[in-house]
Amino acid sequence: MTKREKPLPANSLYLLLALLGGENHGYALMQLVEEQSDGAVRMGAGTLYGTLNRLLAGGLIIETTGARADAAGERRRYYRLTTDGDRVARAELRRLRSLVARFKGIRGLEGVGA
Amino acid sequence: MTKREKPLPANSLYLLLALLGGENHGYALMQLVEEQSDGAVRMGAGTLYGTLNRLLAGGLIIETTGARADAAGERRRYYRLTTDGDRVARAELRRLRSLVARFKGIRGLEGVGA
DNA sequence: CGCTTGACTATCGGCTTCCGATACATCACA
DNA sequence: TGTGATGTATCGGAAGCCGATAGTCAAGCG
Repeated sequence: MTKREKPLPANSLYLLLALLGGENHGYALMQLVEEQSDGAVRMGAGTLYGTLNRLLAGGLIIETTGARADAAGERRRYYRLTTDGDRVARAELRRLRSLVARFKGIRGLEGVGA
Repeated sequence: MTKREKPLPANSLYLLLALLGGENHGYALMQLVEEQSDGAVRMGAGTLYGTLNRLLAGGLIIETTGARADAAGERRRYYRLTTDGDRVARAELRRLRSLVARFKGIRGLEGVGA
């Protein structure tokens, strides 16, 4: 058990992280990712939907059929994290956190962002 | 100008980060990366040398010819960050740091690692 | 009304990156 | 002398990335 999980591809992680804030649709996710990375990560449509489908196939997210999806003429497709996806997202975040912490002594990090 | 830099592939980043601690050789880097990621990132030889070569080609690291490399019968090859590599590594670290900070309110992060 | 522009989802093709397998040499230890 | 760790290196296929392209719908505009 506790099958060894291989690290998520970078873009999958960004998407999962963006979904930690609640369900959302593809286009918004694309923008959210860019925003959360201070504009550094620009996910094009190809990457977005490809990754979304992989995530879907891996059971880390699901498409939500209720709630927001009922507004008139909605063509948006909303996604949210599954229990598994949520777990993975948090685990990755923890890992990132601990990685960053490991380098907190390095100088030259104060320039930007905080 | 400051030419738009596309985000580093994950493994390139790990290698750069490992080299922030000072010059080192391939095999040690491989272990260091695993250690620094809490065992999550296991870089095989294929990934290691492929990435190293890409980094070399991109001018982010160079092979050092002096110092440690003179011990008798050394087959190790040492690498260190170039000025550029150092800059990139720190920038990425900053980005990561700010990304992590953005999620500091999320609960469920206290379980492991610290 | 016809045009353009922006929001939105989607696919295809090709390039980059990843990574397991494999290989081979040296050294240490039993 | 054989087994396991250290150490570098390559190959081939799989996975991931991403720009270009395309189509739909709504809104704004002359």
